[in-house]
Amino acid sequence: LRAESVATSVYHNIYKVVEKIPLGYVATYGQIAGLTGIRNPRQVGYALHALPADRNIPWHRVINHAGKISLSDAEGAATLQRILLESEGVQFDASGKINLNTYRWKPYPDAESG
DNA sequence: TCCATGACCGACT
DNA sequence: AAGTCGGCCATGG
Repeated sequence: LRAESVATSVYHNIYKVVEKIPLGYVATYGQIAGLTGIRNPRQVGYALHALPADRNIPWHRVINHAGKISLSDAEGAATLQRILLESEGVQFDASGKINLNTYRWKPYPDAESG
């Protein structure tokens, strides 16, 4: 296999996990990395960055461990992410942070559907 | 191949 | 609670 194919396969796994984040909840990059068996959470960021627009993946439900949007707002991407989350009922505090104790997705090992 | 960068994280201060 | 630091490793020039 070429390195490209491997990376594509890893990305596919990442997308599979992100797809499971329920509406109204969020997950951190590290959380997704853990669920995918990846060591480097940055890879999750790369995967989402490379995400095709026609894939219907809830990429906006992935935030960093500080509870903040970790995307540059060039092209308004960060603003879009916040709008999408707010439209799903996720609330931000005055400093732009999400309370992870409230909104973090907590999947159970034996409950695939959530 | 070498080097810098990045949608990160955890520990420590 | 907020800032700093070292570690992580795929990607692109």
